[in-house]
Amino acid sequence: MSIKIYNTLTRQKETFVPLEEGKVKMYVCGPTVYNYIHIGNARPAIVFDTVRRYFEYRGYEVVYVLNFTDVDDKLIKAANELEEEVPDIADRFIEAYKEDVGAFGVKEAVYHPRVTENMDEIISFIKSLISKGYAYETEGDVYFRTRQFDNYGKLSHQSVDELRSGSRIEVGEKKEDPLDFTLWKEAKEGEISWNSPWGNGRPGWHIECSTMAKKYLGDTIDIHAGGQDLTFPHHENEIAQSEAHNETDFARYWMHNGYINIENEKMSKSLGNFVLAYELIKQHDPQMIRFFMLSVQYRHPINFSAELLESAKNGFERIRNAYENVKHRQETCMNLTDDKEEWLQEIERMNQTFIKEMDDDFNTANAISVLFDIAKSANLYLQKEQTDSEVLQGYADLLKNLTHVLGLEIETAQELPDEEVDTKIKEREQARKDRNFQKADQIRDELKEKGIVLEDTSQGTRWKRG
RNA sequence: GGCGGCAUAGCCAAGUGGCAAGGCAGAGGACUGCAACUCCUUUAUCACCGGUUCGAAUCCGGUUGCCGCCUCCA
Repeated sequence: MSIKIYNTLTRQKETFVPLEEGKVKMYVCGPTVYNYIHIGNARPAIVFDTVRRYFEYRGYEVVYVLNFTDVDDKLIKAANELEEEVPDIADRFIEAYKEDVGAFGVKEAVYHPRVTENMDEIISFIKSLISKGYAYETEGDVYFRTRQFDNYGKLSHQSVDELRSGSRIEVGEKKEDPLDFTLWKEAKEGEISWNSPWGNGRPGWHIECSTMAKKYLGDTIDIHAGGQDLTFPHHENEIAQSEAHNETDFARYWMHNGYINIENEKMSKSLGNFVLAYELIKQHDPQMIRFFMLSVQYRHPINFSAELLESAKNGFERIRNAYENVKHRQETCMNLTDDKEEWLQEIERMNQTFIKEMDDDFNTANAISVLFDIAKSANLYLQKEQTDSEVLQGYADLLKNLTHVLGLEIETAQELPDEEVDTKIKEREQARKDRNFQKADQIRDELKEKGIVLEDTSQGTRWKRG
């Protein structure tokens, strides 16, 4: 079995074949760090982290690179408004980014390159493009000569002429052609800048990714990923730069995630419906948010609303409950069932189904439906009067491993109840034995106010954080 | 104008030729002292019109509606 990926380049699912056996070189376009991230930024972080985790689960080594754009127009604007220096703002929001996506269970990239730390490489990349005739300098700016690159438009499937006729691109006076894009931008008075052969300035937006992908992963990489909106012009321009420069294919598989809408409307500043990740995390379990995002195929749009989050919360709770049910039963299980092989086979069958679904272009929606199947199956097993330890362990491991592949933490933080709570539970159990239900209910209500929910099972009372 | 996507139950969402997954919500039932957890039962002319086929949600043509990109944007 092999993994299939929908490749934007060819507009179809293709069997993934790595450049180097057992290794995946993956570059994901990261954030421009001028503000806190919103949930739209969180989606690619979560989606491609899941892709990475799945590759790792399937035995690949993943060299995962996620860049930070730490200098550009938006950062300079923010610096002016906040009366701070660009590097300070960048540092601050990089930390905020890591904290936010960390809450969603996103692993740290292997490399987190920053534009400002790769200035020499960027400048020499541009110099090389100029010497090859793909770029030209005009009055301190450097532009890429788009028409010079024959395959321009192969990712977004646009021809140069179509782009031009429909374009609203301003004809820059310094450009030879409206389609040409900036590689190096001359600094205005007082702006942060770097010295270059063309004077003081800063890199254009696209050149950083070409340069850093090459530096950390090589001329050709396996997977390049980002939001759907980056397809054009950002990724198209990266291809032009990199392939003109390296004279070989830039990326073999291009992956793009879909948008997030808020209450059926596009998230936009003018509508004022931006949802910042850190604010959302204050109100909701970030793990549940991740679960919610993965419940839809990554290329499809997701709508975001309080109602849908509630639905996701309940669904995720069901899976967590199943796991807790199994764990709880393990304390009192035996080794008596004679049909244990059948159950173990069932467990393995579901494991294989999960893999089959994820192999198909990371179909997390179907993978999650397998988690529900496992939950149901485990709960049914638990209805038996006698259970086998190996089967229970099989369910526990399966649920834990597969949720982990999706970056979900199934084990809720269960600090031990303090002595007072412990005593209350014992007290209540005695009351129930004495059939003093009024007292029992009173204790249960009391604990509920403290956020502790009690559940009576045939194997005794257990509790959890509500 | 160019390129592309989507339309499946009250809601969310899989399914790309063979009796329409799964979840949430609702209803009924079982278990329980009552709850909770859990289990069982229950809800679909797959936007519309043609065509291809033994057979279509799925392929082809058309219609309608919504959305994205072509400009900074995840």
